[in-house]
Amino acid sequence: MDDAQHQYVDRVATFFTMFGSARAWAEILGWLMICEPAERTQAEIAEDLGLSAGTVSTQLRAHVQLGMVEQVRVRGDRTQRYRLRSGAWFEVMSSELGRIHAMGEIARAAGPVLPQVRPERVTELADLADFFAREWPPLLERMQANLTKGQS
Amino acid sequence: MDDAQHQYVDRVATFFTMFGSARAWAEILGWLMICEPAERTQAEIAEDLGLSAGTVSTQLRAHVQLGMVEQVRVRGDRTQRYRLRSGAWFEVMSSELGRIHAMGEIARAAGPVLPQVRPERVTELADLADFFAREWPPLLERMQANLTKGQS
DNA sequence: GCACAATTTCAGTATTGCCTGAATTCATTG
DNA sequence: CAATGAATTCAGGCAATACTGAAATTGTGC
Repeated sequence: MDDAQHQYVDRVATFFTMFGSARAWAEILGWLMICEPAERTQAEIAEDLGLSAGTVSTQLRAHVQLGMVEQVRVRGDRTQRYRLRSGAWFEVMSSELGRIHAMGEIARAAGPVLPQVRPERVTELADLADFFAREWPPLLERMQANLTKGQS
Repeated sequence: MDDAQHQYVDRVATFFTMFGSARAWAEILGWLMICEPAERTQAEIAEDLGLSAGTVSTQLRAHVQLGMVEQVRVRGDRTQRYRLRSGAWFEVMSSELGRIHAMGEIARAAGPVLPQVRPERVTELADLADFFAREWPPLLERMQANLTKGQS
């Protein structure tokens, strides 16, 4: 891991940390974006980034559960390898749909306490959630079409 | 503030807390969505939610800076009043564009360390950011058209 | 089934960041 | 300009969480 790589990992980590993610989580993400080879063991990641084995285990699991990272099994080698999933970023955008629905739920749950004055404080949120619930799936389709076209 | 209102504030607070926001920040947001009248002073919010004056001051400023809440000056009254901005939720979606550009920057900044193998780990992010940078503005326009239509 | 290495778990420690409460500053009215 | 009340600031306490390091567990290959 040379200076430029270290710098880049730091930049990515700083960026994602701004949104509340753990430092180690973000560093692992940044490193998996640029490391070579793309597949790495937990021990290597720990060594490369100067993190403890425990931290790598925990944060790597978080990445796997989010669908950003996948495990690669190599025959004849007992070590598990991890790498950034192809389509990882797309996955993140797809999962946004769940949060959109949750927003709609929140807005609808306000029924019993809907204010007399300026009820749009709540209804605007409901409209927004409905709008995105409608628009998001076709947007994802266009996005996928756009990406597959670009990689040719 | 009756039981049902308290319950709703708690629900909203729990939801936004999941994304890393401070509890007080989220409670204030939930309360401003349903309180009557819609305009409230810092002292009232502190009293209603059982928060200290300092906390309300700090978190309310955060809301104002994000564009979610606006200050209302009432003539002949020295107390400032605060309320949820009309179009507050729309504002949040608009500001997303800034984060999209930041993502693109991150992807482009990888130039010097672009991996030989599986470079799509980085380029997919760049494509994604470019796609959303293109799609977001028209989406916002459709969204605004949709909302104004609904409120008639 | 055994041995070995990788991974996970977990108790303890460090750190971060929220919240409070009191002192200070600011703004408005008389 | 003085008085009054609201808003802000900030040091300190506290709770939540990230990280470490070592022990326990798991899973391969021989």
